[in-house]
Amino acid sequence: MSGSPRGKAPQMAIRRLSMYYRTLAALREQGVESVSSEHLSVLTGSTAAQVRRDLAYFGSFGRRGVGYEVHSLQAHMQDILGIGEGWPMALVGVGNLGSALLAYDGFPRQGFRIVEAFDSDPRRVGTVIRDVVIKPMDQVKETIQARQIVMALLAVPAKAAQAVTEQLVAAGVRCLLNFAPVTLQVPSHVHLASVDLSIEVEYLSYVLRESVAEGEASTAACSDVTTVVTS
Amino acid sequence: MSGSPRGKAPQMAIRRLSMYYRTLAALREQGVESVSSEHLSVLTGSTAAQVRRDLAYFGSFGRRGVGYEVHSLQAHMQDILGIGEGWPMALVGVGNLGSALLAYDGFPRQGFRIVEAFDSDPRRVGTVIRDVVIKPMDQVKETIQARQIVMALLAVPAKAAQAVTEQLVAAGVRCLLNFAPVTLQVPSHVHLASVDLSIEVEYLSYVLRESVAEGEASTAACSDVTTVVTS
DNA sequence: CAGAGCTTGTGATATGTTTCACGTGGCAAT
DNA sequence: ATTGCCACGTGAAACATATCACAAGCTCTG
Repeated sequence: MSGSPRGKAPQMAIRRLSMYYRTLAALREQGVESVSSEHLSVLTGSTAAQVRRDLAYFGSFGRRGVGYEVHSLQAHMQDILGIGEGWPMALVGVGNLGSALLAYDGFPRQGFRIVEAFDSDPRRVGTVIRDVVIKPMDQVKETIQARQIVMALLAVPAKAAQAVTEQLVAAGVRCLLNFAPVTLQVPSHVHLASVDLSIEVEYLSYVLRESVAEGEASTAACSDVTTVVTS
Repeated sequence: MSGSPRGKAPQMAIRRLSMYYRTLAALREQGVESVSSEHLSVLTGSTAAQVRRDLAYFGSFGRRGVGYEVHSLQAHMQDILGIGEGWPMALVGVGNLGSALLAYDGFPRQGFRIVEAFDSDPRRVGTVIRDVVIKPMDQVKETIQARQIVMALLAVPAKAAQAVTEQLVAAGVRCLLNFAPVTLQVPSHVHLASVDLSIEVEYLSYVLRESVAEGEASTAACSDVTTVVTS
């Protein structure tokens, strides 16, 4: 039913599917009905061949000589990615970041919704953000099992992350999106993705230093943007 | 001076260096003085060979038969990643997410600091969060050039992202960390990293559906965790 | 209906990354 | 010293991913 994976799609291909999906949604809003791999590649910063290959992992959705029908391709992406299943999510840790996640409208727009939130701080428990009541940690297992929640967002301090993870896994969670800057240990049947701000910033720091180092001779070539303090 | 890149290190290797760095910091706090590639690989969820290869892109930092000296290796990672340069960062967009970024203590702990913040909403301009005064958008160029800021965090709504990006690039920013769910177009001399929550969640949604589909026969094997509502 | 022009889908190829396997150097103990 | 063991660093092999290049199929025109 959900597309036929001939061969296995690389992880990066899956992530690009998300971008195609989002781009297709935007195109549809603009009233565009047809799109070519070339066009999609420009909009997503990929290449035409890459787009076609990514799609080919799951089937053939276009018409030769014509391109892809926006609506239909978007529907296929939605089906493949499992958007629209309406997976309910739980959030653990309602600090600064957790609050931002609760308010993030990108989730509901893509069909995901945070339906439960937990925090260990008694002062936060009981407060309501975006129609979600913050519950104490000792209700994690009970609530998650009752609502059959399989996806959880982890926005707790690094020190608490592993312990909370084990609580969530014990409660039956199958997917974790971790925001804490730690390497979590999870059983093999639990899927883990991480958003690590430090890693991203340090990566940029690295490429910056690298480009500065090798561009020492060619600073003139960058002068159009390096307009810095010409006082 | 900053390590000698024999050959070019894959992007993923750089990201793993960040994890090694962080893990080494933790080990040092625990008073551990020496570590092997095997040990480091367990702590970071990698493999011993991978750790050694990653490090080998930049030099040889260990002693055969012994392992790595924690403090010294951490110092090398710090040098390679450019942590400690104390890059000042600018934040654009001080909504829910932006506020969380301002408060995020992982940045200062790794030597990065948000020193300027901008927002287009007049109600937010002038308010102070964590010692940072929020300035209006029309002061972006002036401020960034004056303080020679080269890294910026972009936490504005998707619709505004491209326009703000161009403003930042014109002001001389060399590195962008984008949180908006859009594909940004930047000149080739500007480095871009993105944190995209929708992509991560959709990726998890995909692997979840995939594992459910192929595990249909072997649900018994997962029954230890799938304790769900056996009513 | 034939032919031109376009764009997909896909073998084949090239590139990039990870893993393997082992030589090398270093430490400790006898 | 010599022996035994250990863990790094690295060429080479295996694997994964991206790119190329073209045959196949569609549409439109004359």
